[in-house]
Amino acid sequence: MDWTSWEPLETAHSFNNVTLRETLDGGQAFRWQWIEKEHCWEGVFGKTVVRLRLVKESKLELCTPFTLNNSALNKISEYLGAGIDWKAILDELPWRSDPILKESMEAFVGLRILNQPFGETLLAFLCSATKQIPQIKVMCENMAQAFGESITENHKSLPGWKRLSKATENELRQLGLGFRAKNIKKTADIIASRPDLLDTIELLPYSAAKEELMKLPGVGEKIADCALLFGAGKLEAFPVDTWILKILRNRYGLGDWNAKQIAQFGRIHFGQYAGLAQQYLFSWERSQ
DNA sequence: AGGCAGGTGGCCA
DNA sequence: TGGCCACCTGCC
Repeated sequence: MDWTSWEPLETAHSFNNVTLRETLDGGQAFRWQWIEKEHCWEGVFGKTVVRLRLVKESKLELCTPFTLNNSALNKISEYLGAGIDWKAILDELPWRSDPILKESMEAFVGLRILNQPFGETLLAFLCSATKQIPQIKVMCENMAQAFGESITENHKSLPGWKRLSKATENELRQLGLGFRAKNIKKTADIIASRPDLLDTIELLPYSAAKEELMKLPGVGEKIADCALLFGAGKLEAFPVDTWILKILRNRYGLGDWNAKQIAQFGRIHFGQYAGLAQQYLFSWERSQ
């Protein structure tokens, strides 16, 4: 397969090797793999296939299997949040008064939140219940292989909800989805019957969007927040998973707080960009 | 071998 | 509301 030559991709602030990996393959997205031979990351989102690498420590470069036109470049830039002023947003986080947050931000300089296609972000996180990242990646790959559309000779997209609604629960179970198959099937049926539903939800303000998402079977607070944070650019979403529970209980002295209380603390303490703070803490906690 | 894993929904007090 | 448990499956 032919790829274009490597081209620079300008972004407002820089990744390093650790934070590029952490951003692409640290639990926000599940379709990136390290290509050792080429020393780059290869990923699929929507109908886009792209390779990324860092040169001279922090310069980001990309190439694609097709002609790299402006449309493709725009999609990749948007996916990576290249136009967002992350420096200004980071400055709004309460790191001045929060040494734990400050330490995690210093440990992961360049970490950012992806802006993935909304529908497939929801799908990936419907797979995430009580699963580790490598297993979620397997489920996504299985769904792409079984029901996705071919993009290149060796790349397939994740299936759309319409296609998923045509699959049976049993077919989905055979992809290793387990009890998640029932939720995915039921959610697919709802979305397929209301083709504008996800587009509408994505445009709503955070709270209303979350409320609507949680009406879908299998979507609780955590999965709704992940879909909105990683797939709709809603940086105030503060997903509380076992890792966040652990770090806030152990390091913020909230030992006897439950998930709901922790979520409320997070929104108040970290503010309008709580989701970004969450990602730093999440990466930091997982590295310990 | 048994328990646990980026949760959710249902049931019970 | 708040706590407990089943739910698929694979891996340590």
